[in-house]
Amino acid sequence: MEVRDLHEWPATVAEAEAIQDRLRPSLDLEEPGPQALRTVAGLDVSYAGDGGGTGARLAAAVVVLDARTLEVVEESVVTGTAAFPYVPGLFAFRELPTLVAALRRLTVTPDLLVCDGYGVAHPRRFGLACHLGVLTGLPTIGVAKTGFVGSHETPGARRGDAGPLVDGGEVVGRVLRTRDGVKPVFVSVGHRIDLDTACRHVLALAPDYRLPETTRRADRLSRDALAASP
DNA sequence: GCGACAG
DNA sequence: ATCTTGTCGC
Repeated sequence: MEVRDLHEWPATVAEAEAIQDRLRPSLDLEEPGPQALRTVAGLDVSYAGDGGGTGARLAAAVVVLDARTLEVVEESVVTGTAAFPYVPGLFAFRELPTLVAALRRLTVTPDLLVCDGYGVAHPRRFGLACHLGVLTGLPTIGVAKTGFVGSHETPGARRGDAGPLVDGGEVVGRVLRTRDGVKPVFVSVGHRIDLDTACRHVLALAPDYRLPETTRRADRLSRDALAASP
């Protein structure tokens, strides 16, 4: 599929923040988004060694599923190196080049991208899911496993129970329980979809486990690719 | 000022 | 993210 060029790459924290600020106006946060999905892609990255700096070896995976059956339609995985040190809020710059390379190898264009991390629930309202949305033009959402920005009440204990994630006085996401009695996930929109629709899709994608099947498949693929590569 | 801090 | 043993539960 087509993905916009990354163009200039930041060398400093200030440059990376400036890029986020410059791209943010391109976000479409008005569309309700796709109500019915034919295909949906999950993205994830695994690392080897060096936990925080630039240059760590990594594998970026994209797995496209049939949204109805959750069966694999296509897989793409690319190995590379971390393109930026880990800095909370700039996490996307670490793995964006390799993720984009994996997306470009796709022969099908998914109806939705499910990213590992956050969308607008971000210090500058431009997390990984937003960045990938602007680069691909596709609807994107972020599903994170732990908190980052914002505060929330503990949602009910049953699957489907949820509550707002609030930051700076605005609702930036939703804390959503995907399994009875299991720690909830943090859902935020990235591009071209609304929060209700995003949460509906997350629940449909996670019938048996805490995380969406898209994320679980991409996680396994990236992990296996990393272990199999020199 | 001191922590906390997506992966 | 990754480093890691045992352990509780279906």
